[in-house]
Amino acid sequence: MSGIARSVVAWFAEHARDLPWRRAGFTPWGILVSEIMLQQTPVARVIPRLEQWLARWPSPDALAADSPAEAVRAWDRLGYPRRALRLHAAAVAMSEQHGGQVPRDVDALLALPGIGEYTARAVAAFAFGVRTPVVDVNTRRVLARAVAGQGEAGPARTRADLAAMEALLPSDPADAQRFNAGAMELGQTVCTARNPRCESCPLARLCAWRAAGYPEYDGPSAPRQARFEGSDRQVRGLIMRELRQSDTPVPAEVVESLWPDAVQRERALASLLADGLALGDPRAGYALPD
DNA sequence: GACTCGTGGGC
DNA sequence: TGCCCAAGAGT
Repeated sequence: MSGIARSVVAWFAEHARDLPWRRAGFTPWGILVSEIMLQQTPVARVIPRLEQWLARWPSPDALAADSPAEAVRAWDRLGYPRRALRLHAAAVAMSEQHGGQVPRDVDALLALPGIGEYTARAVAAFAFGVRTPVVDVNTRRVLARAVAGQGEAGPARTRADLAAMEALLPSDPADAQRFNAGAMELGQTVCTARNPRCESCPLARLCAWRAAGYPEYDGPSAPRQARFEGSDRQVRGLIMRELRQSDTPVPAEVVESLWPDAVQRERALASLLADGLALGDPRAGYALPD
């Protein structure tokens, strides 16, 4: 095992947080749901919603038997509600094509809606112990610093990122799983984007960025998020909140009252209809998808 | 590859 | 206070 992998695995054994999806007996379905919820969403906001979700829908079959509308309602304000829709669709696919089981094969997972390169590998590795590189934004930052000697990871380059992780990944599947999880944990809690705690880092003596004297990053930077205030995303969020709260179709006048700019409002509504997050028309009103 | 897609807590 | 961005995916 490489020195970096060995150090991360040893550190993780001591410092892993006690998170629900790390408990013994947590099901592959639970891990899959947690990974979808954790996409672009902080751990602290996911935990309570995850536990409610799994209590209500303890299996893919259970969710598949309910409506997309209920999934979107239960998603509540976790954000990016398309994830709820896709998770429901994934449950239907698992119910119909995988005997109600979460597939353990990376390619089968990739074929499910809402599951991309990160999530497919995370589920395979953490739910089934498959030896495969798992690379999220935290791991990318750890590798950029410790290995490449750069302060930031820059834009994601999936193939190269996976190859970089693969180069360090222990051959033993159990160690590989610990390294995958440990690298993410290290990036979240120690090797953070701002104010990294290098004095507490198990890789300090191996870190190329530290050895080089913490040079300022000069490469291409990751794209910055567009302003939220006044955006279509804000308008979509307002409309979705109204749809979630209502058991009957929301009249067009109510939608109109949510945002003054008609052009932007109609654009947001049209995008929700196109996404399948809303159904309806001006006469019947609008509702979540059945 | 660039862009879009929610929400809310931290600094 | 206002800006940052968080276990990404799809187009």
